[in-house]
Amino acid sequence: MPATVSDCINMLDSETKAVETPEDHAEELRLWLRLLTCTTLIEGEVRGRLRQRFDVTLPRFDLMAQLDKAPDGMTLSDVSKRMMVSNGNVTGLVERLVESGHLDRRTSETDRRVQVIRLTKLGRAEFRRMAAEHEIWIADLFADLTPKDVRELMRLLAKTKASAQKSAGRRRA
Amino acid sequence: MPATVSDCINMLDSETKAVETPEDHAEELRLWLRLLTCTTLIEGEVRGRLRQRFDVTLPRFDLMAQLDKAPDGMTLSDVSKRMMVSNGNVTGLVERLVESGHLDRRTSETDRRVQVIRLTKLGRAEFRRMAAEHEIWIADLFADLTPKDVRELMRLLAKTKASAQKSAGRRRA
DNA sequence: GGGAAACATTTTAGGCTTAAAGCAATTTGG
DNA sequence: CCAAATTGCTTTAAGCCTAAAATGTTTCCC
Repeated sequence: MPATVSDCINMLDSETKAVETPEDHAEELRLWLRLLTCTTLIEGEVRGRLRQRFDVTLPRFDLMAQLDKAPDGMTLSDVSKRMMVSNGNVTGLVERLVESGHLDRRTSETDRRVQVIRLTKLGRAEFRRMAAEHEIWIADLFADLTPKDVRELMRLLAKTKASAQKSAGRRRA
Repeated sequence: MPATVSDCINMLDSETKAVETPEDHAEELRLWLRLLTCTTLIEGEVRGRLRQRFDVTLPRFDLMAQLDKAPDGMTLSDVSKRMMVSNGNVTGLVERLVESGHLDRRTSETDRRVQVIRLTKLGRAEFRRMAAEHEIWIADLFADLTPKDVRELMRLLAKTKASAQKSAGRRRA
């Protein structure tokens, strides 16, 4: 409990500081740009290798990766949440992968709104083949990081994710 | 030049090690997924806020951010390299931003292949207004990180970027 | 039971993005 | 000097992606 009027003023100050005395957020901004650069760089590299080696796009690969972890299949909503993309996006992606024979899609017996998708035999075989190489590419891209670096990055990124989720929640609230 | 057959075999071994004795790259894979999750999360949040508050897309904002740092303008190639996107992408983006009055575009006097683009007065004013809020959003998204966390992340991401660039170079070579 | 709300998915309209091919201007090497 | 390579940009074709509206289905609750 604040003891004096001056204490109260100090508290107010600290809470509204960002508005009244615009702080220096340059460090966070630089961090965000660096994070984005790293991701874009690696993503572009992986995209190119997938295209050259297997003539497959990254979104297709990502979708198959989700399904590979779910032998009993997933609903489109599940996929959409996991991949953090819109529903409509998944609809189109699935459409093309069913067309090419990599996915199997059926309406749920118990809920006719729901579509359940699975990898076909072909889809699973092709994914496994691609995933094996993909894993090596990733290891190579991160090759200069020590195991300690990796652990530390994991920890800090987990903290970053939590912070961002909290902030996103604050906005939606 | 390898001197013996055994040297050759050793070279082969070291080059194909990952295939012959499959190493555990699960940690790197997890790290990559976490990196991607963080970026996607923050990027989506920023995209949504830009749309809601200013009815502007993220790529447009990014392009304007590049130009704001270059009062004398940039060529399309420069922009394309900085933003790490394809040339054709920039062409379309610039087209729309010229159309909306945010960018000024002129052919270089000295090299008629080159297009130089600049922010217009309107473009600069709007960008500055957006950037001020954007900076606060970013600070808020990273709010739970201590200054030490930020420094450490900067360091590790710099190392990651260097590692990835080296790996990308190896492939192109 | 029946209407309202919630849910899963698709559709729509518009924009973003890429790789590859094409065009024009410039630079380079013989 | 001039042909060949390079450079800067645009075009093309295809696919990715989003937000918002639309459709059909199920659940909730009175």
